[in-house]
Amino acid sequence: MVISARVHYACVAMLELAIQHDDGAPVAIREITDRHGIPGPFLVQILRSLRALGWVQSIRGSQGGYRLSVDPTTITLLDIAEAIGSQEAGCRTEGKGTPIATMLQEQWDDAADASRSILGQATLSGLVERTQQGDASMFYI
Amino acid sequence: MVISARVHYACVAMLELAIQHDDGAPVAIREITDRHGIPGPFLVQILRSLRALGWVQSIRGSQGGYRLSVDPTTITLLDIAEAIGSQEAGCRTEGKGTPIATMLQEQWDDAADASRSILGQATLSGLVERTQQGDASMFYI
DNA sequence: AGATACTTGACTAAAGAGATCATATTTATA
DNA sequence: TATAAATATGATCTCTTTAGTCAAGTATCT
Repeated sequence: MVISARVHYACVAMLELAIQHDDGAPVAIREITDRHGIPGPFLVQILRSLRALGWVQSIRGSQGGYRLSVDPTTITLLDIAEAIGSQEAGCRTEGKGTPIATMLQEQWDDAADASRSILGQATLSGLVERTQQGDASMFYI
Repeated sequence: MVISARVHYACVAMLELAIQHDDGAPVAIREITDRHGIPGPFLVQILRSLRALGWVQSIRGSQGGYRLSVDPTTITLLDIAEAIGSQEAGCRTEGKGTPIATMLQEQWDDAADASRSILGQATLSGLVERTQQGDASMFYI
């Protein structure tokens, strides 16, 4: 479960789109890159991947941008990390199937599963709710 | 928590030394590389790091080899992974401290902590016991 | 003396991460 | 119908890390 910049940016983008999911207007790349300091052309690449997954929809031309095309309650950070991140989440042992290697592999798998379990519970909609509550609480301090 | 080949090999080596910890005789590199198919010079590199940490002791000359120089009940896979693996376990966000980025970072940290928690419970002695029980059970089938 | 085994430092090849660029193409709107 | 605002696409590039290699040296047992 390696969280690369690519994965992180993909999650940021999905969350931004989830926040504005109810608005009809699409969100321009510029809006996201400006807000988060993400290199523009890099985010373009990432959004292409997200579109290929069918998770976002692009609208070309003036006033164009991106829109979430899935239900934000069904997508988790785990989904994004596994789809965008490098394949092979675990560690390839490959050597020989010695008892030690086998048992170690189980430990690596257990550790990876523990991470996955956390990220698999974090839905886009859940996180959006959290950020908005977090924002609101700032006014009460 | 990236488990590279380097970390995996380091754990294999530490476990091999832990198994033969009670014997007086040191373990030769060849013994470990032959058993696990690890590239010899690579394991040498790794053992150097382990020695620098004070976890193993080397005996030069004929009949030489390596010996564990710490109590195997006190070292966990987490210790090895963090010492041998690349520094910076988590994900550096760096961008801007937007609410979304901050909250995402918390999720990455939570996920990493979950992994660390698993690996932090796996002591060398505990794992040695497990492998030996695993081996023993093969005779009962 | 000779075989065995560790020591040390430098070096290399391949892969992945993180972009960056130039050149289309599409569409709203003035 | 221009034109500006956006996305589309494919190629390319640099840097770092990972994994592994090599050569020459030193210590110790028998």
